[in-house]
Amino acid sequence: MAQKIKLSTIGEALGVSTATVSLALRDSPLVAEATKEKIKAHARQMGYIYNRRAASLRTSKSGIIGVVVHDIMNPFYGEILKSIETELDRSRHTFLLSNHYDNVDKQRDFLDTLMQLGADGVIMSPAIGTPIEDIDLVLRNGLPVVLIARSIPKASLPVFRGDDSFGIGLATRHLISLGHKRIAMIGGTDDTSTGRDRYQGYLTAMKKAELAVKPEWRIPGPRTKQAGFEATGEFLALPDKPTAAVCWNDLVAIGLMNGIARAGLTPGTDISVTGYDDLEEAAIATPALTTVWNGQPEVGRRAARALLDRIDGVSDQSGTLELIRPELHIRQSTSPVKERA
Amino acid sequence: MAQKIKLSTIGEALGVSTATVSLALRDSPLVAEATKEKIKAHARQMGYIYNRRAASLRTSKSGIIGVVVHDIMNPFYGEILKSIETELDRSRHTFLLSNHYDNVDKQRDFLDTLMQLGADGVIMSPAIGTPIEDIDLVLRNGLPVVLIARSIPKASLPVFRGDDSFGIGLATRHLISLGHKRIAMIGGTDDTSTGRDRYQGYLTAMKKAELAVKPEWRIPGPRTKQAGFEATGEFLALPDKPTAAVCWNDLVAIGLMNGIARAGLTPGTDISVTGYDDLEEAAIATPALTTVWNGQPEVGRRAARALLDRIDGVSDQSGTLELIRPELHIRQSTSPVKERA
DNA sequence: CGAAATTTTTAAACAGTTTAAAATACTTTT
DNA sequence: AAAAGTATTTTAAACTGTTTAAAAATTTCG
Repeated sequence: MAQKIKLSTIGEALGVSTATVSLALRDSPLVAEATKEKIKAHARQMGYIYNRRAASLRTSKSGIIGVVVHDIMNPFYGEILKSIETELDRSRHTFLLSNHYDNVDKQRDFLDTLMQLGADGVIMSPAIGTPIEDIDLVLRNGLPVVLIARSIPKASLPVFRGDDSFGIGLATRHLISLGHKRIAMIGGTDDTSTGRDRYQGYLTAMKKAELAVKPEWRIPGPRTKQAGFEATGEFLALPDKPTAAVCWNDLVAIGLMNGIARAGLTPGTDISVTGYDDLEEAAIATPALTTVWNGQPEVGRRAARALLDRIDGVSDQSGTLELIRPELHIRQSTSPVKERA
Repeated sequence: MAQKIKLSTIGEALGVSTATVSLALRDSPLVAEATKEKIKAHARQMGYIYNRRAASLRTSKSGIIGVVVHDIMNPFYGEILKSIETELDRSRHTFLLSNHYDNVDKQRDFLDTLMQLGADGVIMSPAIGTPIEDIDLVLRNGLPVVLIARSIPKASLPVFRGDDSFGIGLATRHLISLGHKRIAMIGGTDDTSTGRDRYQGYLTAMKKAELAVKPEWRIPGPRTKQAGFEATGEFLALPDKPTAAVCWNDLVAIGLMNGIARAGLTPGTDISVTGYDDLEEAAIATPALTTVWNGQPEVGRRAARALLDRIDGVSDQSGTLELIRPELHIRQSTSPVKERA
């Protein structure tokens, strides 16, 4: 490259001070219209590129927002990310993305990088077991933090997520209303608030309907298609074989349906399956998946807005929990129970 | 937050100059061992955070690497991204990610942001129709660029991608060897090099086997499950109904298989289907998908390494094309043709 | 002409890194 | 034991590009 064009390069070329150039390029009313025009034209023509690091050294605003999730390849987070992206684009912020894969150290490294870069704020779905000190350090360095999808115990932060126990209740009651009495719950673990909430929601719905629940009916596990697929064996071998399965999420449900089909049964007819999240994929699965919409676009949009408000000092750092209300979307993976009761 | 800890804060507390502190924290041999220890301990204890923007202003190295792809929610890119992430983590670089959704303006905005932030380099799968000037501007600003998955006509840049026409040939010949004579090609468009290469590869394989190809057998379209699903109607209504379909990628293939199943036919038995990429998902689809492994981890790893080499000045900016050799993975979605010929 | 308003410039941050030079310590040599 | 020479440690000043408050210069207007 040729030599770098900076404010002073332009200033010298035009015989004005760098301050004037800086002001002009940012459209300050302090500079005469004619001067502005001349400066802007010259800057464009010389191929000037604004140096954000120099500016942010002075202003301590970097325009960078960090986003940390478990895994961007998980479409649930992908859909949230998409709405965050839309919202941040609008306000000309750039986002730095990282997966933590539920590794607290990796997450801490990334938070550290954000602080070093002088990020303006963080949106995160915290790794399982995130110590409160890690978050406190970030807050003490002046970065507002908002959480999505998961809460951190004892932390007083804004959280945006779906109402899990209500949502899983919708799915469970739907199966009950179709006459199912033996319903399993596949996937998820108890080490996140979401995990506990969903299991509780399922238990509550079963109890309300006065249905017995066997502990073996819960097959915990990761939240992936692979895991759902692999759980099939255990599920089909269950004593008092359940006629339906409430799955942790759509991925697990789709994996389970694939497994069921592979075993020669027909998912949706022989065994009813519900998902959770309502990913775009749910509608085109075979059979189309009955699932609970978990408000991904809402979560992303509102979390981004909340963070921007906090960055602008419009709002404070208090710990509000905003639960998005899930909706049941009934499709073909659930049907009335087959067996003669 | 309390007041910011900077090098001079530490220096004052210990009665040494900031230069010494800077040197000590970077483990320079110019500082006595004992002094180093004392300084490091103090820095840790005071909660010092390295200010990368201040440093990079002087050193013009930011540690940021930009990555631009079509859509991170597409698992094909997701898998590449994962291996890029692994490779960059190793060298303590942070990556800034962006989707361009094949929108040249959005891509240009992002490249502009990267230059403003003083990024060290860019890995990109360029948007369709990327003008060469957009890339030249980046190069002139001193950022090395390497491409993945797609080439840019006339640009002399390093490119890492699979050998498309060879790969699609593997799939097509496999179907031919199973006795299929009427083979359709679903998905993809002619506006990318990949699109053209794959279609050509299919045509070449058919021609070599002396099989006729009807132009209607090609159903172009987006590269998503949704698109594959929606193409089913047109595919099943084709004159001289093909007995097999070579799909643009796994997503299209899975969508098509879902569509076929929805229409009451059995994919893999009634109609053979091949995918492309060999996503993790391909193995657990129903039926398990015969597909062409496209070397995602290799592409990501080598692109990242090449970029880092260029950043370090080890290697130059010349335009090498590195084709990763695809492999055919045979599973249950393909079987011998059913009809009596 | 002088006051007020408008426009431009100056100079000091911002928080680090770099490097030549100064200061100090340690060996040798006589 | 002092002087000279060498090696180690530390310092001071320059440098990165932009912003901004305050000062200075210029123009406008009554």
